[in-house]
Amino acid sequence: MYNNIPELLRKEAVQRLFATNTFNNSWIIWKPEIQRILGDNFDENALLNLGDFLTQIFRTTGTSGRGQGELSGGGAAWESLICWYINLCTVGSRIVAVKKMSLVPEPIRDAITVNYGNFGCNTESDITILIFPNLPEYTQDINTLNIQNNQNQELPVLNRNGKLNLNALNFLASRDFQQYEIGIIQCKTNWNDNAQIPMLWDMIYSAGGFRGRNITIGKNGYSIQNIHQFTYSFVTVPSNQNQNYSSNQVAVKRVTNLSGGNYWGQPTEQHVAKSIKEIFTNNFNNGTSGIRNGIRNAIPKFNPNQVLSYFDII
DNA sequence: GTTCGAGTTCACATGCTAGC
DNA sequence: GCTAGCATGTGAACTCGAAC
Repeated sequence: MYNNIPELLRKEAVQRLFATNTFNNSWIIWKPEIQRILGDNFDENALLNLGDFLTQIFRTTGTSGRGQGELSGGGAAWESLICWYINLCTVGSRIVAVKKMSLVPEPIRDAITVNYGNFGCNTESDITILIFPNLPEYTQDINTLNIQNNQNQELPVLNRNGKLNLNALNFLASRDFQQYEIGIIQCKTNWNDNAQIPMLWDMIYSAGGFRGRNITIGKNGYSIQNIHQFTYSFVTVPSNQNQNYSSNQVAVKRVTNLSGGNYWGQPTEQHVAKSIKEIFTNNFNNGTSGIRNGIRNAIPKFNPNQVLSYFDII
């Protein structure tokens, strides 16, 4: 059940989070706090509701004043925590969150590239959500798969290191491109200064570019216009001090109409921001037959030496 | 062809000031 | 009171050449 292509990609994505010093150092503090919030014998609801506490968890690693050391790592740590949480809640589904662009299949990377004249801009994707098609190649055990390219040559699912062969993934993404769904998540720890960034990128993606100004989206024949669904979301802590947000504030208005919505790591506040736990039903519902069922089945596998122990939650 | 290390580039958030 | 914009040092990713 956890030996198919989406699960192999999820494992690689999460393991790469733990490979960075920023996340590893934070995790030493976050893990006991997460375990304290979950309590003993937690269930699927407790795990899903972690989304209401991610701000609280993130702030346990905050320091007073403004240390340059924390400054750089802060944003990366928040992205990593969101990526870890989304993968935790979508385990067993066809939804995978990837922080490293190098793990995103090339056709998907091409599709979300914004071209400014001859310059292929950075796609401004902090986290890329892949919702794989509901096809046997993405749901069956890899040992039962026989993937062949257009020249009838077999493409192994694993490379010689035992990890997911990205060439096979690139081929499948190209072949089934129109059945993929993509979600881009823009993560920012502070809200006020950075709300313009997701607002403007969402405008460009929603407009499909501005051909009169030679601004286009996609390359190599891949475009988000041709995939099944595309969403752009904003997820913030927020880290701004002593700030009471209301629906009339500019920072709130700027992200209100994003195609994927705006979220934060605390309980939903009407007309301001939703809890990150709502993103699954809002944007990624097609990738799962029930988010709670998936988590419930996975809980025993989070134990040490089990197949999902890489989440390091127990 | 592979691995390693040095150098380079980019993205990151807060506290503050200026302007309205 | 609200908003925009700036300066700042560090971590991670990336590039490239040297060594094997």
